Amino acid sequence: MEFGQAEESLDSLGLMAQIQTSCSYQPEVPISFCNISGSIVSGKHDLPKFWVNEEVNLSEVRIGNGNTDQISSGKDGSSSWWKSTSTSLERNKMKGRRKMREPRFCFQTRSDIDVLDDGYKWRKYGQKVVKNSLHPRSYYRCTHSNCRVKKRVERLSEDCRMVITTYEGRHNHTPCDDSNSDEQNCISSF
DNA sequence: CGAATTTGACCCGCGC
DNA sequence: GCGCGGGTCAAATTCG
Repeated sequence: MEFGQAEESLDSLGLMAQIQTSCSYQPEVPISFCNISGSIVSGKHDLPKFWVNEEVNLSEVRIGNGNTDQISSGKDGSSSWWKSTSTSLERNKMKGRRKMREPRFCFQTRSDIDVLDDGYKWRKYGQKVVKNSLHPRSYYRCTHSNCRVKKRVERLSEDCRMVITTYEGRHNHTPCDDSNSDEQNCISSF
């Protein structure tokens, strides 16, 4: 199965179109998640489930056999993150960051690698040990200028091969050309 | 030597 | 009001 099918499923739910066409996220979207069975990239990953969620409707996400993934938002509405212009004043702008809303979707894969090659370039900006999880959660941001897409990567404590990837925001550019996998093509649709 | 990662500190929201 | 937990920053370190 390809993400294209996932797109169709999401589109049939009226969600994908919204994400693809709207930069101003509509919190009224009633869909909290959807699971699609199949394989993201044959061989590398299996048992993927992914869902689109919106933090107002979904403070936590049930994964597989009752595992709980705490979804809390982290959002700064500030400008380019990699520029070292952050002062204590700038930091004040982070106020209310967790109130920001971004289109977001998660998917769960069984994989030996933490970071899926989705065609975009990511820079790690943090790692945190989270409660109720044996494994640290990693935080990545897209390195493209003016692109504020973030993703979190963590492994399930029950099954260290299960990887939860949460994307937040939408890319405002195309993936770089150094990767040309199917996965890239599919995920880039988001 | 520049880019990427690591990691401890800091900040903020939320529950009690 | 306070403490906890999650998210981000940024200096130090590592890597290519």
